[in-house]
Amino acid sequence: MTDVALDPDRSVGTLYRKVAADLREAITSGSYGEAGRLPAEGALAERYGVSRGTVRQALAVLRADGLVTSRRGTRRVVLGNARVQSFSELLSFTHWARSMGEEPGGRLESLLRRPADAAEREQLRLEPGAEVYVTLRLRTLSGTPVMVERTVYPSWVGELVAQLPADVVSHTEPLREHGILFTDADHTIDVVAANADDARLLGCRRGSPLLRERRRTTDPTGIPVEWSQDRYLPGTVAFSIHNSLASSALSRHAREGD
Amino acid sequence: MTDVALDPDRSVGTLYRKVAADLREAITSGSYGEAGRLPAEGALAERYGVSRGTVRQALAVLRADGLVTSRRGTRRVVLGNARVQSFSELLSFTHWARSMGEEPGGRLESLLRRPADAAEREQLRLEPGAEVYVTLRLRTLSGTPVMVERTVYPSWVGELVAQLPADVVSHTEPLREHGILFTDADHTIDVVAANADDARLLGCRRGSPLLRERRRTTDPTGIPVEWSQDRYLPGTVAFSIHNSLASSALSRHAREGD
DNA sequence: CCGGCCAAGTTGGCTGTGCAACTTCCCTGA
DNA sequence: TCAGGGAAGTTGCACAGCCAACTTGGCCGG
Repeated sequence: MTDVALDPDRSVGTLYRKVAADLREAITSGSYGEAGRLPAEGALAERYGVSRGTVRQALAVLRADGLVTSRRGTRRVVLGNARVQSFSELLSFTHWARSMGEEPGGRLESLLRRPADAAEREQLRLEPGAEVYVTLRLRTLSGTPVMVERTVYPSWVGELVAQLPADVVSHTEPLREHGILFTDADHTIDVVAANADDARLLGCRRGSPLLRERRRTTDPTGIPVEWSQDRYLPGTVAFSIHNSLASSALSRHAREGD
Repeated sequence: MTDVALDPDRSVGTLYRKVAADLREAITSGSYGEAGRLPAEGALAERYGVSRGTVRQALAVLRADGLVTSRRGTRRVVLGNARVQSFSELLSFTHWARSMGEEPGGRLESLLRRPADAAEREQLRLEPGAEVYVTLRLRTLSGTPVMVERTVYPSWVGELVAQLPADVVSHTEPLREHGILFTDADHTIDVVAANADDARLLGCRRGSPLLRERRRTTDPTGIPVEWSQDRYLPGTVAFSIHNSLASSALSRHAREGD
């Protein structure tokens, strides 16, 4: 059930990804110990029969994932060895659930088409007067409700979504068949109180806290393809991030107006 | 008040950071437009008088921050231009607050020394019988309570923390003077209900929802220096992340036991 | 026994080169 | 008018080499 197309490491071809995948495997299986030192770049280059630059590219992947340190003058050190392998799962609830061995489900509660409001035009970069498709879906893990998903699609995507059967589990996978790819996303995570719909669908009290993830996703060309707001029941999921002074993609910011 | 030592871009010396900083400035100021195309790598190399490899290194920084796309065959495209500049602020509440123009405050509620329990030994990688320092601090923005911070330090760090005055605003800055650096961190974000202490300090009801960030921080060598649990009042902060199929450091995972 | 200096080892940074894969756009031909 | 082919442009990937900055550990001297 692993989806090669969504796994950066194991995808076809390039040398540095193969090296990265092999090193990741070795690290997570404990070959280098809890806080052990990795071989030098030169040694790895010789072992794999590649240039030092290629090894460095592979190690940059592992460093970005928080698996190893990286500082001038000393060998790399294992930071953590108990880590999930693929980190691109944030782009698809379905893919994430399956990679955990859970059975994802989705039930379409409503779907409508209407003119985009100002905020939606801003997020999806649409012209005034453009229309959007708005969906409300209840998502489940192995049958139990976990999350309410409100998604706004630009019309050229929404037209395809509207044709999907109401009980389809994944939206991104059939869209991929039509050449619509979800590759980049900005996420904002905070807490919000459940409204009447949330409470009814998730089976919680109105006003009870939910973990909210707002997400704007773009395709490889940078064109926005969805703007979504997911509300999770507390205790079902947590978000995990690694950051380092040497480059990261996370920030904490004060709440602006919604 | 900008802290050069914590700003990856503007820090001294290297060419690719200067190029990255310059390009970031140009992008966020709108020089390339909303979804505009960047110049080709070769053109940038010539403009800055550096090699193409150096330009690529600079662009990798911007790509990791979610500022531009990056795909084979076509020029890079601006993804978003309304972004805060430094993304390494997650390592220090004080530094983050100041970069927003807010006045951070901190009041030590309690500090004690005791043997580490099993979970703490696991997180801080301590031997059985090792002792830890535990602090409880109320943190404020411009005077208003925002967050309760519970931090566990290994003794070699805690001994220094214990000597700081109770009203010191930043812990990481004086520790840096002693050569203890906070460079890498793993964060986990979820929702939790306020307990009696939280409610008293933050002025909210017991059981009301708080945004929780658990964080394990290591120094450049990979040695854990703190394990902290921060609880934010809703509506005060949100966490923001960018991820891409081309490498990221974020994952969503099911809750395990605490 | 301790402190400091020095050499070896290691990663960071930068350059230059070459080719493959891919996108875009124009032009041609039906 | 539209589909297709092809050329030009651009990024991804890999190789090789060089030096600087930094860490570590051992040796030497006090």
